[in-house]
Amino acid sequence: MTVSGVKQALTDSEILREISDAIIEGRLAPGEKLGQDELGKVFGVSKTRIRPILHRLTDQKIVVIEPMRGAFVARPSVEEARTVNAARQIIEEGVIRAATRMARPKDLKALREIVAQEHEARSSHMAGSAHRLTGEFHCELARITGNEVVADIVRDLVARDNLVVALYQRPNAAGCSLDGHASLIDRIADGDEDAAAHAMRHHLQDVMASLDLGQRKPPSKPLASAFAHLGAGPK
Amino acid sequence: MTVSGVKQALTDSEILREISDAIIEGRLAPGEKLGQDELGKVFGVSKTRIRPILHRLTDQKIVVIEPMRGAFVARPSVEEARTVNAARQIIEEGVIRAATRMARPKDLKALREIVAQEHEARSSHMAGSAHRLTGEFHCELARITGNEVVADIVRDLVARDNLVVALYQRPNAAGCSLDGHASLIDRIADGDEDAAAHAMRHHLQDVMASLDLGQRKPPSKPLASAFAHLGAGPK
DNA sequence: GCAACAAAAATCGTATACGATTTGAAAAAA
DNA sequence: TTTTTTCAAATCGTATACGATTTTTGTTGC
Repeated sequence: MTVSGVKQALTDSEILREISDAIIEGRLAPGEKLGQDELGKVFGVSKTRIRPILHRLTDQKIVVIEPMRGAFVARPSVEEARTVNAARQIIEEGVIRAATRMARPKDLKALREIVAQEHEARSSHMAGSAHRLTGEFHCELARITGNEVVADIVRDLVARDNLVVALYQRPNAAGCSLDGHASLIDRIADGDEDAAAHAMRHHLQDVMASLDLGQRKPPSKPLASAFAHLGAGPK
Repeated sequence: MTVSGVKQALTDSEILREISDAIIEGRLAPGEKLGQDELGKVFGVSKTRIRPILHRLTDQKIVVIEPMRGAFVARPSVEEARTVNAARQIIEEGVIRAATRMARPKDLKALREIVAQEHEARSSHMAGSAHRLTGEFHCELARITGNEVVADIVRDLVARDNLVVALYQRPNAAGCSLDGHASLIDRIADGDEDAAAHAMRHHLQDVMASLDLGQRKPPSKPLASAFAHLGAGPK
């Protein structure tokens, strides 16, 4: 019963995605340190391959590198939070308009399925899942356009916004955006492009308003348990 | 009179931008080989620092890496060309709507200035400049939103589209999109958001239609002269 | 007991080194 | 002459090594 686990040579992109997913899903908290040697051991490679990957994540703005100090999961400032949200209002207006024009019954079904899962996650008090699913809804919306480039852009924006939410959400986070998503689906089903666009803008504004931008949570400490599912033994 | 030139330690991001600009401005043609050692010599660093930068450009889709063969300036397929153009229609619809809502007189002036420069470049038969300015118009439009995230996204899309144009433009490239930009400005000046959005979609469709997707130009050969302005002497 | 300083440990950033793979050319066969 | 085969040169991908900087620890003084 040797450790085995990942061992069979992950590609750079796979490692990138692994770290990226860990951040998006909240298994790596904002501010957490991403040591090169440490990550290298986790994935069974040398830090020579980790470094470039960290820089790539820096381009996606979900990791920051402080010279001679190392890489950390990004902790977006209030200003950045506002900018990203504003960007989403601009970009996703185009997305929901296109989606409204192209949506087919099975697309609406997929969206409603996600909302249902969101409800389930909320009622089960699984904050992590609810978090992830909220973003997934917007990604699925982008997928309706059938355009991979658009889907990737939305995914990046959602990832950054997830960090914002992780940092600034109010302790007693009420189910803020649930009805928001449901009514978005209704507008799309109506085929009313203008109404859908309007609803999207307000939905994103609502999400922003539900945050407490006054104080961001302090950086936390531990790493490593975030990759438990990989089965890589430490040391 | 030693070589001097760049010598004073460029940062990774500066090198990245240098290569990126060279590609966008057409000094590096699609398909051109980007050797690691070669680029390292150009910038006076080891290939250890070049490699990650090439991977970052890969994420931007303006460079492709073929395993064990090296990095090349991307040569987007017809399918990718269509996808990027469709993405621009979706994204830039949101952008021009936001820009129309926010545009101030000085913004319109900046846009008209770019169109004027485009005319000048065309009449001077400076194809390269005209090319760059066409993209610059859309970037300036994005800048009107005052949102850096949006501006970066549009810049990336424009960069990819520039490669598409470089590959598929017709030999006798007529001034296709000149009036397109002028009428976009008029719609913005009117404050008619829907008309502006409609004009943008058709403008991008026109650009696409002006291409000859039947045959893409073959890969060309030489490198190195693209970075002459840096003053780095080759060996 | 706490603050300040000094030394040691850990970590980062880059260059160099080396095995693996591909490319190109030279030589041999048809 | 053309094709195939073989071998050398060039290039890529990764690990290791080493100087530079930061962080931590341990000690001293107050």
